[in-house]
Amino acid sequence: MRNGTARLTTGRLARLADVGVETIRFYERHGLLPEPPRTPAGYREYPPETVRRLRFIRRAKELGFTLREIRELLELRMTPGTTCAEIRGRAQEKVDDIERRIRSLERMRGTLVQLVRSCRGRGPISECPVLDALEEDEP
Amino acid sequence: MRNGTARLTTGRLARLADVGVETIRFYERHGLLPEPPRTPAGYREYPPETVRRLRFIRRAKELGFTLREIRELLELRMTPGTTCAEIRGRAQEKVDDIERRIRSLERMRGTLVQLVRSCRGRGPISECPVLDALEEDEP
DNA sequence: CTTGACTCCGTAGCATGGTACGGACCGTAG
DNA sequence: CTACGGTCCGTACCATGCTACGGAGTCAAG
Repeated sequence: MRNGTARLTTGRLARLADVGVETIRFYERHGLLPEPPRTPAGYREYPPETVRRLRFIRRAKELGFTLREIRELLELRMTPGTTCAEIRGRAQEKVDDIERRIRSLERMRGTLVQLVRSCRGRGPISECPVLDALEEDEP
Repeated sequence: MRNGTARLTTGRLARLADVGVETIRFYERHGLLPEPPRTPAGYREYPPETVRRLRFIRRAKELGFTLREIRELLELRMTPGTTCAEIRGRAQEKVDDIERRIRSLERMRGTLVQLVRSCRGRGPISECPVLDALEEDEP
C-alpha cells in the first residue's frame, strides 16, 4: 500500500494522546518512549501505535504506578537479552502488585460504604458515624 | 482511672506508626494531623489514636491518593459546620472514585494475566506475546 | 519570499511529598 | 550538675513528574 504507516509529528501525537509536547520529550529522555526516527531536518516521526503507549502510561499513572514502574512494565518487551520466562515472571510480579492494590482499595471501599450506609443523612455531625471508622487499619 | 489516655511524644508516635518525626510535623503543617496539645515546655502530646490515623494516611497514599485527597477524607469528620448529609455525599464521591480505580486496575490485571497465560515461558522474546497487549487501552 | 505555526534543544521553574540540618531547649539518669 | 538523648523550630535540600521559556531552525500557505 502507498502510505504504509503514516508517521506523526510530536505535536500531532501530543494532541491525539492528550498530553503536552514537552511531556513527550520528557518521556523520551526517561526511557518511557523509544527514540523515534527523524526527518532529515531533525523532526521526530512517531509510528501511530505510540498513541496507545501514551494512553497506557496515563492510565498506569492514574493508578498510582510511578514512571519507573511503568517503564519496567514497558521494558518487558524490547529488552534484547531477556528470555520469555523472565518476562513472564516480571509480568506475574506486576499482577501480584495490582492484586494487592485491589484488595486494599476494596477494604477501603468497605469501610466507606458501611459508613455511608450507617449515615441517615440527617442530623448534626455529632451523630454522624462517619468518624472513627475512617481511621481503621488492616484487621 | 489513673492514666486515662497515655499521651505520646512525637518520637514515640513516629516509631509506632513507622514514619519519620519530620513527617509528623509535615503532616501537621499540612492539616493531615490536628495540632496536639503541648506540655508546658512545648512538647507535643498525641492521643494514641493518632497511630491509626497515620497508618490510614500511609495506606491511602499507597493507593495513589494525594495528601490533599487524604485530608479531604479525614476532614469529613471534625468540620464543625458540616451537616451529616454533606459528609455522606462526600463519602459517596470517594466510594465512586475508589470503584473507578478498582475497575481500572482489574482491566489492567486482565491484560497482564492474559499475557502471562499466553506465555509458555520458553523461547526467545520474539515469540513472547507479552508485547503489544501492554499498550492496550480502554475498549 | 514572507509570515505564522510548528519543531528543535537546553535549561529553568513549579508542585508534591517528604528528608536533613543546625542551634537551642528540655528532662532524666547517674 | 552534667551528659545524652529527645524535642523544638526554621530553613534548606531532595526526588518525582512535569511545564514553561527562549532562541533558532523548518515548512507550507499565500
